[in-house]
Amino acid sequence: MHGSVITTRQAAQALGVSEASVKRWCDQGLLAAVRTPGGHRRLPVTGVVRFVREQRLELVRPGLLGLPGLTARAGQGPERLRSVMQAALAGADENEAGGLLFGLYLAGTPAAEILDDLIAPAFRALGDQWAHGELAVYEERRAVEMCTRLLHQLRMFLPSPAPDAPQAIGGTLAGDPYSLPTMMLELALREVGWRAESYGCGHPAATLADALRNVRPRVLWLSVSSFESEQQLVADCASLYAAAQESGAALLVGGRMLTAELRERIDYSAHGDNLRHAVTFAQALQPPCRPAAAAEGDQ
Amino acid sequence: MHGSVITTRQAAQALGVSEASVKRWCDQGLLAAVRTPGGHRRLPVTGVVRFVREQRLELVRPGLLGLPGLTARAGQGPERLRSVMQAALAGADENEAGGLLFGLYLAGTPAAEILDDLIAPAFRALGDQWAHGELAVYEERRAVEMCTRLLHQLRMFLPSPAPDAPQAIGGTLAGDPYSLPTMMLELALREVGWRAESYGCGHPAATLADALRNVRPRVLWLSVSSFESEQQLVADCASLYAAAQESGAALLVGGRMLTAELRERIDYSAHGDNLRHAVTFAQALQPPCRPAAAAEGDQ
DNA sequence: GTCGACTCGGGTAATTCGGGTC
DNA sequence: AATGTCCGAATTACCCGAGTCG
Repeated sequence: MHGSVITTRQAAQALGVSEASVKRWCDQGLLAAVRTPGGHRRLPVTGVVRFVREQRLELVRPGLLGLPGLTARAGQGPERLRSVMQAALAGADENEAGGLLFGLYLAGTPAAEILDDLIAPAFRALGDQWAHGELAVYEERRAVEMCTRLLHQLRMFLPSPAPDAPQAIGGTLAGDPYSLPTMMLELALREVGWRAESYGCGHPAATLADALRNVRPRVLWLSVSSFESEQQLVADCASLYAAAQESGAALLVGGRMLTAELRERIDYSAHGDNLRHAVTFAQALQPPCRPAAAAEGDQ
Repeated sequence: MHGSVITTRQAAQALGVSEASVKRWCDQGLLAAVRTPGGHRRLPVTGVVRFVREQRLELVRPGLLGLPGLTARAGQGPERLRSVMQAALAGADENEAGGLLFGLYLAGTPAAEILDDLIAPAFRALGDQWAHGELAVYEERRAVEMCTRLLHQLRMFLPSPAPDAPQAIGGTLAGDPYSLPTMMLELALREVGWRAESYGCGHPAATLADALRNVRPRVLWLSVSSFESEQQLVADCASLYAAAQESGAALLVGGRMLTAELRERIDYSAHGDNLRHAVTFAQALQPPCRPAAAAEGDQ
């Protein structure tokens, strides 16, 4: 998979069509392509992936694009998909998990939806398994590592945010080592054109206030999957809400530990039960700012 | 300053074409090139950039061919490279950092060497900056996130381990949230053909013992970048060493918190001051087992 | 000066181009 | 209207012994 550009033949084989079709689609501007000095077309894989999503085509041989073998799961219900993903994560089957994830993404499912309805529930189920002594800690950690890799791969397929897109930053507070939720929010916001950047885990509130002052994002998000002291959490949110107000940012909070009664004691601009809610809020806050540059290439 | 010049191979990999094409384009005058006394072509980076713009070619590794890396590596010493990387990490300049990282990798530098001599020192320097109040916590966390993405990208470039390659697993113990070192060891071992898998951070010793029994790796590594109780660490290592013995695995320990006097109190099969040491030990333990599958498109 | 890794050149095989047609 | 196939010409990729680089 070295290299992000492929030839017309590779693209044709990946898509399961003739080279002539690929060439025509390129010439019609449907498929992004660059030319070698000798006139041969070279297609960035990111462009091919976008094309597949937009046109609802099927990837016959995803391996040619550096993607895991996709398992076509057209008819399966979400419940079934979740349990397949759960099994793949628990069993460290990266191909299966990746095939499922990218299969859905290529089929046109919004990333936020995949994360909300597939990944998050799968990890909740793993948590339940652990609570019942059916899953070892190392298995859960291993699943997290694997999922992190897959989400980073997914991130590379999302269009790069426009330089003038609204910015959002966020992470977790000290005592909360759960990196997946904040990474997932980053992906969900980037998908809709935000310049979103997760700053990772374990931030003292004061440093996020510094970040607000220095980076001046439009939104600061806080993912709360665990905390050491309820009191500390409430205090941190209060100070961050104040800092956000001062710098003209919105404070977006969410996470499985933010129970209703806890939220009553917390200041925030908005709360998101899931990624869809969070994305909706961000969209409302800022005019669409649609698509983000067509720009190929990752970074 | 003899400026930034690259070889035909570097240019070919950056452009995603064969070396033959680069040579041909040079001979056609499309690509600027100078000759060494012996007749080898050397391409100024500026010329490659101009060529890319004129021909509308796309860089395979955008940031990768982004050049700061290639420029930097031309004449500069390792000290200078480290400070460039440090600045890129602190300033959240992913293109710059990626260009440096992949530029060196494409130039043939072993991953273990890049990680030992570039990444690790850069983070040590960031740690010093933080200690002197010159770097905010959020900047350090942001750098870690960025570096994690880049290392995952690098991981995809490494050949997939052969299914029958010796296996190694590892991670950090509870109280140690530093994920980069263990991820780096994973990369270093994979580079030399091991089926290495980092299980991430925060493992109770008992779960790693479970992993030893269930996964039965040839090596278990422990990365120690911080700990809560020295006593606990010593006890954990003792129990893990025993478990490793029992399952026929070697216990490999390392990390910046493993001082000499601490090591005296710890049982282990080998200690690695850096990745090179760790790799050397693994290689000694197990016959080369070189190749690793080519892993391209399947079927 | 030795040595491994890289590059040179040139020839050959494999692809891709564009256009026309089915 | 859209796709797949066929064609000669042009472009790119692969190969390999000799020489160069570091």
